[in-house]
Amino acid sequence: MDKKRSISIKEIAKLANVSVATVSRVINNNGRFSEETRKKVQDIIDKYGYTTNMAAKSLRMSKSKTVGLIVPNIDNEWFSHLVLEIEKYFFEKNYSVFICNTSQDEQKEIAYFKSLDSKLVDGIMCISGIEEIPTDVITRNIPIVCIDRKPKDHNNVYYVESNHYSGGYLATEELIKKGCKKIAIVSRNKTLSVNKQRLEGYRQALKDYGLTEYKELQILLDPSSANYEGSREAMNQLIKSKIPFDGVFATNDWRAYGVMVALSENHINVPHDVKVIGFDDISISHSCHPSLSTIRQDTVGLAQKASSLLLNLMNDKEIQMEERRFILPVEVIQRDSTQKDPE
Amino acid sequence: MDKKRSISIKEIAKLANVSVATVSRVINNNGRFSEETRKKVQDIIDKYGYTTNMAAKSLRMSKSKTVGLIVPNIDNEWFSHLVLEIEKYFFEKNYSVFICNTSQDEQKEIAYFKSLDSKLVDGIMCISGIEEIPTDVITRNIPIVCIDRKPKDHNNVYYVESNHYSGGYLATEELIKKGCKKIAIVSRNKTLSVNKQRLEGYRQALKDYGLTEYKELQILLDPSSANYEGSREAMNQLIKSKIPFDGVFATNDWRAYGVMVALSENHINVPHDVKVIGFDDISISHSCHPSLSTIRQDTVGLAQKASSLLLNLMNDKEIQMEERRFILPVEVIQRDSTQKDPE
DNA sequence: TTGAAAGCGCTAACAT
DNA sequence: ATGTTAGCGCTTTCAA
Repeated sequence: MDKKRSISIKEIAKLANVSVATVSRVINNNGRFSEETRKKVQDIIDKYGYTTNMAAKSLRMSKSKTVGLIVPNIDNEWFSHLVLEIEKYFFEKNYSVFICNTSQDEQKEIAYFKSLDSKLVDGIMCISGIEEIPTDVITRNIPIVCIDRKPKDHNNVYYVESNHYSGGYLATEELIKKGCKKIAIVSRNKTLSVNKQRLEGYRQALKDYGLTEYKELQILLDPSSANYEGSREAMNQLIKSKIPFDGVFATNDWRAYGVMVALSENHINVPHDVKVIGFDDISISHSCHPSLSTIRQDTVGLAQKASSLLLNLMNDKEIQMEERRFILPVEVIQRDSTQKDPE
Repeated sequence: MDKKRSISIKEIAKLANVSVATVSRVINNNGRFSEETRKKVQDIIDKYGYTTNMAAKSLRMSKSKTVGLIVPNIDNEWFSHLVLEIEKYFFEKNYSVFICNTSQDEQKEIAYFKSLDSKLVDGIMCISGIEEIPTDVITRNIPIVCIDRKPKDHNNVYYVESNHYSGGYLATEELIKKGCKKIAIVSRNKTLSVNKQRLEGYRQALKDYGLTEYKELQILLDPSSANYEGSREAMNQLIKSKIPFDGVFATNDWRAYGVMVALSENHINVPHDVKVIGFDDISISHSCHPSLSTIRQDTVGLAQKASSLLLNLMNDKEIQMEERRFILPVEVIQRDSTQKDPE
């Protein structure tokens, strides 16, 4: 590779016989230059392939055209979808995104916040995770937007989320409408508000339809085993215990899939004997057999709403008070796993 | 949030009654200061919560402690695993990673290279994608490491990959050993070297075992339909066509899963009537039913090898010529989909 | 319409 | 062991 050194504004200025100020104006199209000089400068830029040194620009302007994105696990289809949409949005607006994978590690999250701060990001987006955002390590006054994460109150923190309560309600209602009377829930046992809200929706639906709430049908898995394997095992346990049930609401699709596999292993037919519904509508839900009914979150909507909010905040747009918080609706996706038996 | 303005070295110097040079030395632990001044300076740093302004540092040093990561689709478990490992590696070394999702769009890739260049990244990692790397838009002399992407020759470009040829061979051999005679392949029709190599391995295995190569059993899907849906449809086509076959090698797990679903829809039993093997060992392969045999790539090995190589290059370590290219072995994971019938 | 010059925060060469 | 100073590449104020 030929060592084509990058050219600076100063050098362009010399080559074009103008001052650096003029070159800067041309580059940023800030007016106050003649068409003639514009052309002269532009020719040299094209010829030498000038690219802005963003470090210098950032230093000077205290803006970096960069945002930080905190995500628990990119290695999770639901999160990676979201990340993809956010990244796409900001790419179009000429921003770069630092994707920071915390693996749910609080120390790592704090370290990332420090790093983002020191790299002068113009704003931060947080997906999911705990309430506490380590705002105290941020030394600058930058906006923070959360998705599916209800932050403790701070001036500069905003949030956008799906209506998880409604999702829990709708999921349960779907099972009820298809004839289930004894509905189990398989969720993750943590104070993560998202799961709590889904559980609340489930309970309210039971109440509204006059069904009994069986505590022994509320399976709250440890964070470490709240995955496919864990819920498959838990479901096997439940089946062994002989406690009767005819419907399962799993609070994400992988857990739901674990449930379905466990049922299948025990020769319990879905949807005939037991109906199942999941949450998130990731690819496993429509590709498994029988296909899995689920609650679809508006991924694109969430990503766009959150991104545009952050962008506006970074550009000091006035944000109405009622825009500090957004809750997007979710919808039931009916598939085979909640199909009603023919009468 | 209180507007805690970030403090600069200059201010620290004033507060500690020392020069900026001394403060800088303390911060970077560059020696030539007394324990006494170290303490004095450190106290102020702790008290005011100083954080380095990385834009300034980058500008001064022409190094940013940042790497760019080009990836086709983060929204793909195999890639996201890889990204996760790479990110983890660099986080530990105090580097930040710009994850750039190209969606296989060449223009986007070029735009990203420009942006990374202008943000002074110290190195670039490319996952998969086409041979051509737009090195010409890079104005600085930074190293580039590729994973699963055989780049056109350049001085500063290195690569690490799995042995895809061997993978194709082993997959086919596994089917042959379990008794298959007429083996179909479902792959992606593109000049992507990865798929080409897997196909070559398949052909060589057939040859070595004296099996006929049926052109009509080589299903090369369009890039746009080389996914779960596409291969499910293609397999349905093949079944309808009545061309006999007793084994299928699908060049990734989602395609393999599509094949299995199509077979199941046509009441063809796996592994009794037809055996199936995939590639990548993503979660669907061990959680589907019957579980899917597959070829496992050494994700962690790939990520670490590539990352440490890039790190060494960024720090101007001498790299031996034979280290410019790495090929990691793959292994067969035997599961139910290639189980032999009891005699 | 253009230029001169200051300064963003930092490092490092050189001086002491 | 410590200080002085130049300069990385850029924007912007002020002056012309």
